Amino acid sequence: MPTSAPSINRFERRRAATRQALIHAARQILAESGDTSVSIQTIADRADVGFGSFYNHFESKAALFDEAVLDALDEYGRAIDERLEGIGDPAERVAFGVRLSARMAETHPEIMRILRHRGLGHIHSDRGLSPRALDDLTTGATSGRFTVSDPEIALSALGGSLLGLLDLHLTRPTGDSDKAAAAMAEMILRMLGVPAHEALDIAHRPLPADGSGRADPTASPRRADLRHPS
Amino acid sequence: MPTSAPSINRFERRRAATRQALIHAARQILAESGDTSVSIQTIADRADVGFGSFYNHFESKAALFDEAVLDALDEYGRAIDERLEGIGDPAERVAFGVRLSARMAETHPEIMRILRHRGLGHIHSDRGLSPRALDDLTTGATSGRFTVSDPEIALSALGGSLLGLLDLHLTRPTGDSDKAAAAMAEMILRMLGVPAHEALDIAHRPLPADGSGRADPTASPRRADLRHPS
DNA sequence: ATTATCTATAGATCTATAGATAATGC
DNA sequence: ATTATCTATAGATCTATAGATAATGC
Repeated sequence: MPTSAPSINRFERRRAATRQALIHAARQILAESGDTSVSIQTIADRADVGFGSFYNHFESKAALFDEAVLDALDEYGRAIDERLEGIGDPAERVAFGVRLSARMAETHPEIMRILRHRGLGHIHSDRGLSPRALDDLTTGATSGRFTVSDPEIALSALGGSLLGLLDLHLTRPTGDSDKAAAAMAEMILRMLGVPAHEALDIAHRPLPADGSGRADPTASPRRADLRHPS
Repeated sequence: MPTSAPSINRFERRRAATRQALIHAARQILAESGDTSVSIQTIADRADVGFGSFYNHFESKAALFDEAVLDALDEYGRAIDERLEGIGDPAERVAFGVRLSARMAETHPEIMRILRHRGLGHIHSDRGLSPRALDDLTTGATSGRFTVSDPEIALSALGGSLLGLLDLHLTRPTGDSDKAAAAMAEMILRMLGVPAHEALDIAHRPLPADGSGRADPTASPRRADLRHPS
């Protein structure tokens, strides 16, 4: 699973694999307990990597965990991009983004549990859902679709609300999570100035299907342009 | 500054003082870096308390930091209670609560910086703003002031939005924070189903003054009943 | 007499590095 | 020849406790 450019030679691939193994172990730990006080030895064992190798890749434990969060955010962003491809209406994009994120608590539990522990510091990040949502909020504010004075403030509310919903869902084994997500999406649309009846409608539209026959979202852009409404 | 019942005798008072010194030091650390990997020795030094005394009061570092967060939440809750005393309209209470919380980033920086690091796990807590907000949301939903299907979900959005605003304010030295808080309050009211024009009005009403000539909020309840609207 | 505090320390980690080993590039 | 990995370990913490000291209760 190459994150960016495939490595030139076997050396670099092996190096990248070690690095990824460490990040993967860190992600597991972040998702499970969120307790970053585990020893580097424990992390290396979990990654099935020699202890000393750690320092070939990261300066400190904190640096690894920070990288691991970014790694999860990037995967999150790619997953959302894939699903929202070809959807133009900012209101629909925001509502789907919220509901798809709630779904990901089941389909991508590791990512969402990491956000539960570490998400608060990344609401205004340039990784993950935030930059995409900020785009939609800005577009919507400009076009008049949304009534929003400052997209950054709207992003604070959107991102925070989503984390709150996630916390609710992950800590209390409560009722129907799809229903809860739709209710949240509806509230967020109203917050953004979408008329109440329309917010209700949009928040209950069928979610877009997983758009890919294949699993690599970076390799196949523009696939869904056919579905573009205009 | 006794948190609950004043201690019976000097022994208990001294014991309570040591405990409070440790909590106070932990609160400082949580507010400054949020890095809980500091040694117990460092914490004890900061509290000006003998190292061994730590174990008279807490089982572990994590237990102390958890207590410190609760301590800050309680102070937060008391501060908000004091300011909202006598205000009956749930919409007004919610809007004021949001704006007052934003103000507290200046007036009570320690509390709000702690929330910035640790708030996400306490959106549905029974300490701090959350239980008060949940009351208002439930009252408003029942009376028809709000259009909200599930108060817990509304609380997720309210609490999360507030943390998002706090993060925005504390990490980016951005523009007018009162203005931002009013914009956030307005959005939240719309989210709760308050008509847009009314949300705008309520979110810009003058904040209630600090109601106390004296500083002990626990000792003087019901002071502001005079201002009760009805 | 009782209880909390403090100082000192044993034992258990934990980090960072040095040096040996293994794999690949050229 | 080069580079990353691994093993082993020195030195630096760090935690938890034992025992001495100080303060208060009765």
